[in-house]
Amino acid sequence: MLKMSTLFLRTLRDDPADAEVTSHRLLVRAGYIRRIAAGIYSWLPLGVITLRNIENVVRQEMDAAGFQEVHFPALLPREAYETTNRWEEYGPSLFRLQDRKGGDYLLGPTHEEMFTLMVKSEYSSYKDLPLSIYQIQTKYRDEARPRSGIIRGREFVMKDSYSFDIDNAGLDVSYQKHRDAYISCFNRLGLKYNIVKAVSGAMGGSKSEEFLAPCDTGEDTYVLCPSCGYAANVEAMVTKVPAGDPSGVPALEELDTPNTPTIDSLVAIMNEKFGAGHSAADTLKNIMLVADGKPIAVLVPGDREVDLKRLQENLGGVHELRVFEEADFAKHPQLVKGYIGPQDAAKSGITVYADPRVAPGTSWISGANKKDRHARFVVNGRDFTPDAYIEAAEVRAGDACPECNTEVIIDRAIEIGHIFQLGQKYAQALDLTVLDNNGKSQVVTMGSYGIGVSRAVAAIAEQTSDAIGLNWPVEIAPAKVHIVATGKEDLPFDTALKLGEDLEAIGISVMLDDRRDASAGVKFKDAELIGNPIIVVVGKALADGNVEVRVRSSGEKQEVTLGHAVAKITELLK
RNA sequence: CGGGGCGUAGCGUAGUGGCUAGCGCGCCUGCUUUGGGAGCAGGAGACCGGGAGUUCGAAUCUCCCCGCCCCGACCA
Repeated sequence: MLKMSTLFLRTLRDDPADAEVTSHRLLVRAGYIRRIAAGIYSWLPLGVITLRNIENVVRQEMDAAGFQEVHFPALLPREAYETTNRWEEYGPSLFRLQDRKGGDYLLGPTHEEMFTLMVKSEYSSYKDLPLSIYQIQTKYRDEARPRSGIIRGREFVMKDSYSFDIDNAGLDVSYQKHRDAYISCFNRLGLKYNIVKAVSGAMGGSKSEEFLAPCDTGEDTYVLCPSCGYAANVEAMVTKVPAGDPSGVPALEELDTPNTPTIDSLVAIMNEKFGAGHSAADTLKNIMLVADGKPIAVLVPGDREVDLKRLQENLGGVHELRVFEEADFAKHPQLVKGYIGPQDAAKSGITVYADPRVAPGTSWISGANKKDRHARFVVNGRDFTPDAYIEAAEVRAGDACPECNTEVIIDRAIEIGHIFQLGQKYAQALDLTVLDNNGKSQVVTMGSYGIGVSRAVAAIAEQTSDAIGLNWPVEIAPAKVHIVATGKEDLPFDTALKLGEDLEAIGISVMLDDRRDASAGVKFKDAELIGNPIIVVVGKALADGNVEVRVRSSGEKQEVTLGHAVAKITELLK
């Protein structure tokens, strides 16, 4: 039983000045966490209990799915990360350190290598597969900008699992098992979430989905179709635009368009010279970028910006992507800034990517590759041909759902889980093979599955808290029942203690506010701030043989006789 | 790394060249109080982020450094 008279806890009356988002503010105020450095937090007793409760839900669901728990060191030698080149590739986000002999070490940001090498050293036959193993581990990433308290820290707790299969059919099964386990897990945690299509990003691999918990402070943006339920991270959103019919479009015509280096100025002069009705959506924006040192051109409709993050994810394997600077234009004199068109791209040898919105057969107003000149009736497939199509344009609310054409909505969320099919990337790099039933060596295929455990504390706090404090779901609250004893006599305190013991005897965890020197008001405020699901007040009503039972989430309160309190509480907790 | 804001007691803050750095919360002692962050009285607690400078005099002005928060870049 957590007794507040001795609990290591100090709640704060004021919001801490360095906390902005709700979860951070309340977790600090209610005494769950304290900041130690940017993105690094200490967990106080209430925080530790809450974190452990979440860990245990995750652990139980993983175990129930037949996955096995292991535990790797957080402190790792450089060698493992060299084999996959990540000592270099991971860049400044990797916490690096040296031992006394000058040997290089790192604090693990993720453990693909460790899992892969571990399986390699133990297993060598297809008969050992499938296998899924997981750990709950503290991870370290030197984030460029830690933010939002516990949501994006530099030290955080993550559950990561990996599946090992002999072939893709097996991987599909393992993936599905994880997906199912995640669903039961997040349901038990009381989180609202969407399962969203994702791009697998820097980790490589194919199929990938994210579990996103919608909330305003989330840093992920995703689209959701209100009609068919299609959901995708904006980076993975697919655009389906039908091909145009160019049959009636006149031949390409070059135009005098003095002083029109921007879309706005171009549209203005078009309306002036060729009649009203032109809009930015009729123009073709030709954005020059440098992808890992190579110049590329990206075509998007003039009324849309290029979403660099989306573009980079879809380019795949590109580490550095930036827009052209003056120096880049200087190296390519044929590119007239403000008047670039794709018509001559074939000659220049620059790869041209088109957003799907620039569909085959569509006709555009584009730059003419000469200063103060544009061209109209520029038809894709007739006057230029993109080298490839790629999702690059920004996604907007109201864009068409690729499945059913309904207008999608856009929302923000916290990423609490990510599952994806890694394929053979790591197995190949680290030479993880097993013998198949023909005695032939086969590269194992892997899946990777993460849950942000410490982040889930924040996500749940974000979704469930209200104006007066935290408000935990039953499974993860530090205690299921918060008993407040009021008054100055011994009776309410003795009664409260007895009630607490009765509850704990049947497995219901209890926090007891047995502070003699705190006023009733202080105790009520603290109980509400701390956020346990049931609050029982043992005080005034005792004169009638009653206690007051309150439900934190609804604010609903009722008096029950002392004799019925345990039954009532048990019922409310169901 | 770019832009913005900030750094004064455990927490929240006032103080923009002048006297002993002020207030609220919290903490300690005593008395009163005890169902919505109680009252009175007394008290402890601050190298004013660090360093250098300007000045008779610096929390306050200047420069450098460190740290924190927000937006962006970045982010399995």
